Amino acid sequence: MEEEKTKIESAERDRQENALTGNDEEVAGQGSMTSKAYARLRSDIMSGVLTPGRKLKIEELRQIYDVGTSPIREALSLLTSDHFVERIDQRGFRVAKISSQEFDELLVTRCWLEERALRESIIKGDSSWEEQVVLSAYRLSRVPRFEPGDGFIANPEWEQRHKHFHTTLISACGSSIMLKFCDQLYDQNVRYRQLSGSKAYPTRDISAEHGAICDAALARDGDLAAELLVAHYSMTGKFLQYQLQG
Amino acid sequence: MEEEKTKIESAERDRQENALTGNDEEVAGQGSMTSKAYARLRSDIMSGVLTPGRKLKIEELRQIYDVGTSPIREALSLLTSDHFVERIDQRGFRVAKISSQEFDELLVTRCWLEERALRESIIKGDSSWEEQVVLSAYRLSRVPRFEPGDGFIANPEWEQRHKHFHTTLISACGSSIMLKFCDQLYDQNVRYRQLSGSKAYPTRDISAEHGAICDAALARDGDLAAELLVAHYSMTGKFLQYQLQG
DNA sequence: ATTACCAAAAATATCGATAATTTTGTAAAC
DNA sequence: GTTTACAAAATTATCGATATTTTTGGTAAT
Repeated sequence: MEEEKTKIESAERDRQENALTGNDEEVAGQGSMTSKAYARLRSDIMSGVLTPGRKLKIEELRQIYDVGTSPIREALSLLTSDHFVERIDQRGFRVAKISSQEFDELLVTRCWLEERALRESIIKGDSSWEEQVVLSAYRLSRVPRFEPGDGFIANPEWEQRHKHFHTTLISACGSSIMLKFCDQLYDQNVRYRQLSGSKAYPTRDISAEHGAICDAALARDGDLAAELLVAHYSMTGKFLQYQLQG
Repeated sequence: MEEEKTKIESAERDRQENALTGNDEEVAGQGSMTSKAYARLRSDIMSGVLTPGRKLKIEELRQIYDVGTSPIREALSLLTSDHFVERIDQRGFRVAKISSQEFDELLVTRCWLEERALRESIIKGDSSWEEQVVLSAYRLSRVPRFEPGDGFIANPEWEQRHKHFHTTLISACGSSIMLKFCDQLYDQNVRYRQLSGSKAYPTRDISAEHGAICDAALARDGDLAAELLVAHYSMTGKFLQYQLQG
C-alpha cells in the first residue's frame, strides 16, 4: 500500500520535473490537443514550413496534426490574435502574409517599446536583475550562432539564449503587459528572420554588440544602452529588409 | 452601363460608412455565430455583467447566447488573447480577474505607448490628420459625458467619440501594430472604469483637458501634448485606483 | 477533528456528422 | 471572345453526442 503510493508520488514528481525542463512542444504534447496543435502550428509558421498566405484547410490540418476539428479551430483562433494567422469570416484561415511595410512597422514598434522598457528597467532593476543580466549575457556568449559546419544553419540553443538575454534586459521594467507585447514582437521578428532565409550574414560582431548593451545597462546608463539597443535592432532590421526585397 | 457602375460604387460607399458608424455588435451580428458570441461576451465582460473571476461554463453560455459549443469555445479563445478571459488547460475558462496592481501596470503602459505614439503622430501627421483631430475633438465636445438626469449613467455616444478622439490623435504614428496595442489597452481601461462603478466623478473639467491636448497637437508641440496626455490619463487613473481600493 | 480515499456528478475537451456557404467548372447567351 | 448562370464539388461553420478529466460529497481510517 505504502509502496504503491510512493511509486505514484515519485512518478508524479518525475512528470513535473520533465515539464519544467522539457521544451514547449513536449510540454504542450502532454497537455490538451488544442495546446499541442497550437504549439505545432505556431512552430511551423514561425519556421516558414507553412508559407505566408497559404490556405489552412481544416481537413488537411486535421490529418497532418492528427486531431479533430475543434482543437484545430481553437488553435487557429489563438494564432489569429498572435498575428500569425488571418481569419476571414466564412472563408476560413490562412497563414498571415508578410510584407516589407509590415516589417518596417514591426521594427520601429519594437524599438519604441524596447527602448522604453529598457530605460525603465535600468531605473528600477535591483541587484538580482543585474545578476540575471550578467548571467544571460554570459550564457549567450558561450554558444555559436550557427551550427558547426559551413552552412548557416541556425543554432536552436543560440536562439533560445538570445531571446532570454533580450527579455532579461527589460524584465525589470515593471509592466508584465509591456513584456508580453515585446515578446509578441520578438516572435514576429524571428518569423521574418526565418523567412528572409538569408544564407550570408553580415560580418559585424553581434557578440560585441550584446556585450556593449550589457555593460551600459549594468552601468545604469539608460541613454547609451537605449541607443545601442536601437542601433542593434535597426542594423539587423535593415539587413533583413534588404534580403526580403532583394 | 456607366450609371450601373456608379450606383454600385455608391452603395459600397454607403455600406462602408455604415460599418464605420454602426456599433460593433450590429456589424458582428450579421457575421458568423463565433463573431456574434465574441462580440456579446466581450461586451458583457467589459460592462461588468460578467464579473471578474466568474466561471464561464460552456453549457451555461450555450444557453444564454443560444449557440453551439464550438462558437462559444472559439470566442473564448479569442477573448483569452485580448486578456478578457483566462483559460486553464482542462479546467475551462473564467472571466479575467482584476487587481489594483494590474491596473497600475495598465495605466503606466498606456502612458508609455500613447506618449510615444502621440509624439510620432505630431511629427508625421499631415493636414488631413490635423483636420481629423479637429473634427473628432469637436464631435466629442458636442455630447455630454453622462445621460441627462441626476444619475451618472454613461452616455454611449460620449464613450464612442472619446475613444475616437484619442485614436485619431495617435493615428498618424506610422505603426498599425502600435495602434492595435493602444486599442487593446484602451478597452482594458474602459473595463476597469466600468468595474470601478464610481457614482461620483471628480469635478475637473475633462472637456478643457481634451481641448488643451488638441491645441498642443495642432501646434505641433510634442513635449506639451505628451505631458498633457499623460497627465490626463494619470489623473483619471489615480481616481479610478482610489475607487477600486476604497 | 483531520486526512485519505473512492464513487458519483459535473464539466471540459474532443470527435464525427450535418448544414450552410463559397468556390469551381461548364455550358449557354450575348 | 467574354460574360452570365447554374449545378457540382469543396470547404467552412456549426451542432449534438461521447470520452476524458476534474470536482464534489460522503465514508472510513488515523
